[in-house]
Amino acid sequence: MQQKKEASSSSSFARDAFAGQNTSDRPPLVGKEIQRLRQEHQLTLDELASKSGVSKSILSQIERDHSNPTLSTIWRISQALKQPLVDMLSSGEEKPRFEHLMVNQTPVVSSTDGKFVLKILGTLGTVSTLQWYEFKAEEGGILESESHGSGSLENLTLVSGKLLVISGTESRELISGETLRFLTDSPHRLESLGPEPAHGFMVNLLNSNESF
Amino acid sequence: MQQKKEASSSSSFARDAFAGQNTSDRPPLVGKEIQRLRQEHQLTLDELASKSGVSKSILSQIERDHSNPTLSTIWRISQALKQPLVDMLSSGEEKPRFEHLMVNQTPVVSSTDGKFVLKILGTLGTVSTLQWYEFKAEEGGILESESHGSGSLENLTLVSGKLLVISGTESRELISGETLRFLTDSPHRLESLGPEPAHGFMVNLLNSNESF
DNA sequence: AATTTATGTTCAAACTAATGAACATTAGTT
DNA sequence: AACTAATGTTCATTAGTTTGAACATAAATT
Repeated sequence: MQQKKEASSSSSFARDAFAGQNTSDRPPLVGKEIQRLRQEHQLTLDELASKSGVSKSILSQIERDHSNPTLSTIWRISQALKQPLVDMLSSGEEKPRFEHLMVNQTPVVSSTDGKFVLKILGTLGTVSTLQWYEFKAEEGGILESESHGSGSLENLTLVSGKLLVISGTESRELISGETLRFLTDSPHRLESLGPEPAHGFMVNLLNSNESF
Repeated sequence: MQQKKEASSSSSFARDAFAGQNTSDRPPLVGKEIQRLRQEHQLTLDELASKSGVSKSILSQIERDHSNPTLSTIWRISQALKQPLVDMLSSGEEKPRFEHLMVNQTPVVSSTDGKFVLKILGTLGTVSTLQWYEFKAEEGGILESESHGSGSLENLTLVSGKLLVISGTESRELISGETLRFLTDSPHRLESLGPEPAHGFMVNLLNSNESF
């Protein structure tokens, strides 16, 4: 009659603890990933235990997914393996390799007169620290923006056309192929000078605390 | 004499449990982030408790960082808040902070046959956490890339032409106006299918720990 | 003001993750 | 084969997370 305690604990973990209401989706099983990393580093359980400060017995159980580790435990393991914690966790989850946005799914913002069209291509960061756009503006098209907050930076690249950029009291004229970076901690304005439509690409960093 | 148990448990957690050997770096404190998300969703502790299946008492303690949650607990919370688990954890960690902006005069990289041209519009971060490009490729032009490291993300927007994207074992075909995001933690390849030249923008996030 | 309602905190108990020691198992040596 | 060393698993105990109920607090209603 061996492994009485662990056996019951194990099954109760695997079934009950995880079968809350997410029967289809489950918390990531980090066991195999941790074991892979440990072996990749050529460490024994004893060595990883002393490196991480986590006892080898629980390491053994975690690797076999017989335990439901604590945040601080996973953290200490990830530190010892020099692996970002998030990587270790996300490896268990199956992540979609591709996200394909069709033409009509790309969100579009346009000026009231419709002459300046901004296509939001992507956003990054929980509080939107980074955004990038494609823009097209026919002659006279104008985009007015409020301040994006102190330390915010806008990066414009013009593929074709002519563009007037006004930020605060200063202004610049951009021609095809040029790139302009400027602070957007005050209201600013883009205006297509024509005659051919302005077309370009824009990367915005919000509150980047960046200087240039 | 109130909160006898929690007080002792709390202090033992804050001091002992976390002060193993990582005195400088600590496991992410997810409390504030979870609370922020919960309030953003306008949920009470009771509501989040029933949604997530996690008792409100432990939710309360986790939000105040008086408890060291279990992986399955964080998971259930992240599910209820529709927040990718990794995002929730990485928010506690020091965010990829933009530190330095390299001023460059749009250097150009092109494939050996010259059919695929990449214009580097900008780079940001000490270890290049962010780069953005414009690319042009005539029919048959190919760009081969090694892995950019785990957690790296490539964001492609095609302005014109047709582009074949291969990452790992998967592949997608992009047509004009479409956007594709994909992981670049393995070698990947872009190929212009023609007949008209492919033209587009690309934003690369290295080790962004971002999921979508 | 007293009552009710809503929300968050604390309590005592049940449960489980974590620990260190003992045990099992395998591989290598004499 | 027996012995040893190395590695991983299980045991008994401790420490700490989780739970549901009771409590506290504040806001709304009568």
